[in-house]
Amino acid sequence: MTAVTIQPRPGIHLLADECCTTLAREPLTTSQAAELAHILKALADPTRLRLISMVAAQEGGEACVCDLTDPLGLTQPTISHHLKVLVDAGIFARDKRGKWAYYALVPGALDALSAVLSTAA
Amino acid sequence: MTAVTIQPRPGIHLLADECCTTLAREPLTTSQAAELAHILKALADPTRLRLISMVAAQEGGEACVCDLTDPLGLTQPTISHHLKVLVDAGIFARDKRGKWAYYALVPGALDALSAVLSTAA
DNA sequence: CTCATGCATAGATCATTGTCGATCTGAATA
DNA sequence: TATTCAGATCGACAATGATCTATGCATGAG
Repeated sequence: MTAVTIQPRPGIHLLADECCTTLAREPLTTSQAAELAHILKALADPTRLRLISMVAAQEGGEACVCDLTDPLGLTQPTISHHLKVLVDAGIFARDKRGKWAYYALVPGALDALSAVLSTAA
Repeated sequence: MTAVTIQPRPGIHLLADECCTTLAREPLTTSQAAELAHILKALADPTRLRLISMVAAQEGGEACVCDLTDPLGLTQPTISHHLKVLVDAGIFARDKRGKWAYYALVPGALDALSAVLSTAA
């Protein structure tokens, strides 16, 4: 690890620091590749993809853990684990209100990733 | 496994079968999530991301294994393994000419993925 | 034909990760 | 305060995966 900057959330870091990097334009540096891989790893799981699509399709664009556990047929700790991975990657935001924790897409996060993958100029 | 269609390459399958599916629009089915996760898993590795960017940035958009081994500091079998993962995911195409095997991006593969991730209508 | 070269495959090893049951924390309610 | 409920964290376990060494399989050169 060399000369680390302040670094807010990991996902935001990608969006800020490498917003203009496209995968198919120039060779990625080691750290660029590591950051991108971190975000993609968070997406590269069937359960987490379904979580994202379910939350995004929800009224108001947010859902609590209890809404997500039953439809996926997994235990509550497992769902909580996946949600944490998505939050750590900067894809989901967590908002605790009362007894419930609501998760929602971070605006622009998926679109930023989409732009990185695009080969269009 | 139910009623399997002809199914060419896995990556192409995603592009054809689910080209109009966007992650953030409606809940993904189990099999849609599994297919998308398969492609994303192939991308979610620093070495493979660098391979993609290196091949794409190469003159002619293709490179042989020998061009890719040294810059990444990994052994030849490891590079071959990563390239195979990318081919199986429909991201890379392999073209063997003489003693060399040339790898290149499948046209449209990354852009299709980019479209799936985009939240734009 | 024989040998060298470029690459793929096989098998082994070690780290990562998806999942669970059990437990802890914090908020609302009685 | 005691209880209940939503959710997070912990520890364990099995499965996956990234990497290596060793080997196999073609292709081209001599």
